[in-house]
Amino acid sequence: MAERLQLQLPNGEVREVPQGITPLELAPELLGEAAKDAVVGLLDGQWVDLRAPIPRSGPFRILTVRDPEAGDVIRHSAEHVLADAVERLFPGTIIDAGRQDHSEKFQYDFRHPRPFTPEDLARIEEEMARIVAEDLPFTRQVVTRQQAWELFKARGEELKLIRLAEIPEGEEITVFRHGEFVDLCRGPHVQRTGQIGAFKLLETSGAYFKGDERNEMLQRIYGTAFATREELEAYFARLEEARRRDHRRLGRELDLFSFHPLAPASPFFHPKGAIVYNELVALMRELYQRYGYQEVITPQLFDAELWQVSGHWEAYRENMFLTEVEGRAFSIKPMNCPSHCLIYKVAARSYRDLPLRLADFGRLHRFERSGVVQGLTRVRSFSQDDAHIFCLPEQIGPEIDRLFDLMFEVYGLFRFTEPTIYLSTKPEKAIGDAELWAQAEATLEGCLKSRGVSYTLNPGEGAFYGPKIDFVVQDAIGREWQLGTIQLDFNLPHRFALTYAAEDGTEKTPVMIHRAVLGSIERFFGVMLEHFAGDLPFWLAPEQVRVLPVSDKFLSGAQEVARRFQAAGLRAQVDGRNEKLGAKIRDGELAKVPVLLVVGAKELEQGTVSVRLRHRGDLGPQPLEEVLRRLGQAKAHRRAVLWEEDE
RNA sequence: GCCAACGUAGCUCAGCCGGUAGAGCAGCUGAUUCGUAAUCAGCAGGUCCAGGGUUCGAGUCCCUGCGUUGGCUCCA
Repeated sequence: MAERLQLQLPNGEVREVPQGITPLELAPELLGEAAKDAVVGLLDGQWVDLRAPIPRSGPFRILTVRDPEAGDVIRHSAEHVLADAVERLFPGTIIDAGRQDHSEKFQYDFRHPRPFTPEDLARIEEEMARIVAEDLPFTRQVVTRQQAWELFKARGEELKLIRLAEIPEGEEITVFRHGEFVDLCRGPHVQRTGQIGAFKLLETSGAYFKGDERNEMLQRIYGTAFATREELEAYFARLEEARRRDHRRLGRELDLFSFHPLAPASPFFHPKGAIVYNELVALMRELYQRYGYQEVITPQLFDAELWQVSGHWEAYRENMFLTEVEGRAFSIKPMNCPSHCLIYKVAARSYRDLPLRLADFGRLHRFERSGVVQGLTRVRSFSQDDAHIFCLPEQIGPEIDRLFDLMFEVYGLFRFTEPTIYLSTKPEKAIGDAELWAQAEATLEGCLKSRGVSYTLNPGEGAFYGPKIDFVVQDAIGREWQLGTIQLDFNLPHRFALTYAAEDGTEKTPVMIHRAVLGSIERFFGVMLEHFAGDLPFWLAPEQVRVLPVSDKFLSGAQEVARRFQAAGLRAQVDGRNEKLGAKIRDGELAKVPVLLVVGAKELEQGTVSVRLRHRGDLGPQPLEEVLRRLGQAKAHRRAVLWEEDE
């Protein structure tokens, strides 16, 4: 065992240091004056608490309050300060634990006789500010299980004793203190509370102990913290940007959809929203033509027996709307797959018929608990760009490959980032033969590899009936959304006793692939609206062109212009209101109409229209025929850019 | 479902300690005929979420329900 460690520093230098040295001891040497700002050590991408011995050789650096990555540690330490403040203000409160992911927020759960009020939060914040001003040093101590037990027993921290008991045998147990406060914690923590430069408590909520609703409910407090006030303000600016893009707000402002209390969590798409919705469906139908899908239309209501056969009755009943007529139990469909199995069974299938790709935009209803519904992203009534592919086992590979083409084509069209791909494999509770699973996982992995796409493995996260590939994209402000999914299913074909006549004349069971590209159209609508901040691409815009007469005198001329665009298949309206041009421009911009056409004496005389593009402004008068041609092309090809200069 | 906050005109919001409801925008009417992000004036618009209670009196206080929003998807 080497006596000394080799640390590669960011400047390339390799520093030899004695075993057992801590980042804090090394800081003056590495950072000089800035040592007082040190927050945490980083050894080969892993945190090393300032007060903990550096465990081994490797690339090493010390983060200071000026490194944005140090924010996680600052928030984690602010979490302890929060718990300290609560204990100071409300003696007898039992503390539970904080949050694991500190990339954005911190939180702490408490056993407290009543919920915290907004007034409590204000007081706690003041107390936290005092603790930060006291600039108390954090200390780290390795303790034995027995010492930890006695410590928290003496402090009456019952929940901590439960947490302690759950720490696996053999793991190092540490406690962190600042001032009078002590917490069972892995760390890492900042040097002193004063390094928490700016913080804010955000909200309170109830939270079940260990996230399990059979446990007692604790009181949770959320907050966030940064090294500087500027970073805290930037955080609130990001929240504000997300609010500005909120699809619920845009949906109301742009008159796209609404909700009504008498149909909770079920959207009403208004005329403009229905245009957008139908354009999304039209896109998929067009692609289905090219990718060899056949669309089907299936019932809404089924005898419960169908769901018994499919297994939904057993596994999914709490999410289904049930009803009864003539003493017979029925359910509104939550998924399309069983219908498609029934269609499969209508005829004797041969291997020559496969792959059979059945697409269905059928409306689905799923009961979502009242507390979990949210705008368009979590609804009870929706439809999907759903399809099921029935194929031979050896067709899985080529089918997946085609699906990748389809997914990438669609996401590219909406200008999302390249998707991140997750491969989820066999979970513990799985059905079907182990050999088929292995084969399916190998096939999926083979497809990913042969396409050269990188992916992340999610071991054990597959569906109970088969492994799956998920597609996650980032939107314009960096938020991640899971859209597409490809799921292999060896279960349902068996349950429905689906067969085909194989080449050798024997009867075999086909494989089923469940897949969606947009996922729920409703959810995609919401995600896309936020991604574009309401500025829909030309081909999707409910109103593509608005013609603005300079005054009433040119109204009939403007109507004639609009008719030309309508005849070319474009969605064009005239703003015929008795308003000044400036007001019509403003309203057109606020309605996010991509193309505004100004028509006055000059234009009518010359056969031109003055083109004003959203986010580009006035292009001046352009020949009417030219504008018709360019916009017609832009729509037909679903172009992102409407007006290339060099055309 | 559970915890908390919220629910006032189509929208955004004000309404103090309980004393009988207000603004801006939108709408309607009229005047103005206008050249690239708001013309002026007038009018109309309310089951203050619903139901119950306290009170001489409730938008305001209490209870119940509904809806919306944020959480409850842990892991010292």
